[in-house]
Amino acid sequence: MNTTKEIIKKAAINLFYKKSYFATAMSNIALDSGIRKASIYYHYPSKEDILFDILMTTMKELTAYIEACLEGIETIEDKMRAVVRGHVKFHCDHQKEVLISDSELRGLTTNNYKTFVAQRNAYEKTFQDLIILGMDQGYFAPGDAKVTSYAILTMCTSVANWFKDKGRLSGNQISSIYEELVVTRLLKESPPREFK
Amino acid sequence: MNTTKEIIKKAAINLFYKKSYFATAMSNIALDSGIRKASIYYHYPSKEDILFDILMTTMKELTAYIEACLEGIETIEDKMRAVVRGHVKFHCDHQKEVLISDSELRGLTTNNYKTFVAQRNAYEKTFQDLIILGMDQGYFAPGDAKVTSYAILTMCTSVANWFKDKGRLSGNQISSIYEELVVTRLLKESPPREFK
DNA sequence: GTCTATAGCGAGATAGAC
DNA sequence: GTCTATCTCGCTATAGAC
Repeated sequence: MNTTKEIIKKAAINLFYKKSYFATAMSNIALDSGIRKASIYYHYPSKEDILFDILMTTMKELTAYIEACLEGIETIEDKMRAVVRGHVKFHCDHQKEVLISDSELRGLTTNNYKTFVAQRNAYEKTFQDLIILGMDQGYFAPGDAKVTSYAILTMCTSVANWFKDKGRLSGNQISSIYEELVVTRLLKESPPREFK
Repeated sequence: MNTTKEIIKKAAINLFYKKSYFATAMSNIALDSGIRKASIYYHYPSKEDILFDILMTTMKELTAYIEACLEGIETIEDKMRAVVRGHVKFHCDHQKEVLISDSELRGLTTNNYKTFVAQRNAYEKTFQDLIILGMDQGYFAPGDAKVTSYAILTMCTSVANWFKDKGRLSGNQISSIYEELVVTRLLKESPPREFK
């Protein structure tokens, strides 16, 4: 799509990422969109609505993407591998949007904040449930399931903080490394070996 | 200390944490400090200088704290355990400050930004060097040292995102869990066991 | 060292022509 | 659907009295 609304949204994503939401002015977004700032209000009722649109779209795309990754997968371990791979890949592919989703929630008023957080909690439950189930049923090593799931989720999300688009490793390569770190090492660990 | 400057700084930490740097007005800081906004300028030349003071103090305290944690520790594995414990504990004890340090760097002008990032890079090198050295010398399982160190550092830093001061687990308990997750599982892993 | 008062600016949003 | 013009507000920072 190349509608004006899409152009505005793209410009806002770039600016919110680079300058932060509050430091970005409607005039900045307008300039980068090639229109005047008053014209933005034909497409969005307010600045907050642009942010909310970005946040909700991103979270819904992420949810849909992970559901697609889980399609047809049977075992708990393979499901865990699929969600880690998918989560990391998405965070490489949509770096700017997910960083905004992580750091600009304070720009939302109460109702919008609640709506977004509900969506995010539902998404994160997929991870937590898999880890809890895997531990309960003995597929993963025992441990504090809550803390382990926070550790895994934050570690995978933070890839967006250091990933570089044209860096040494591609998103797919990083996803593979994380899949191994999380599933083989963090979750299925054996008693430690002496390496030296 | 209870000087006016300290009171201003504390108020700013709370507000930058709750509302973000750009959404916080000097009048907000003044109100919470019990003075008028003009009086702030006697103690700080600008709003950015308050932010810079918070960021640099936090990073220097963190560096000093981790150095103290390493005092007298001999082996690479024990050093790794010490820095993970220390890093996580500090991020529980200074939750607001470290979250500001993570998300408000865009409020800094170029020179201040460079100064802060140099300090942060020096700190992070302690982690990276330990992991690289441990892998090279065979104390830890082989792997991509760069990615592994990013994974560990971001995972430990993100504790500040979910830690709750009066929650189920104390900062010390979480530090212990992370020490195990990072060193025993992530770094010293054996070939995976079949749990079921 | 803190105050009142205000300068100077740019923000988000709206009105109404085209 | 985009424009120019403008309203209204609140911001950072300063001047100068006490």
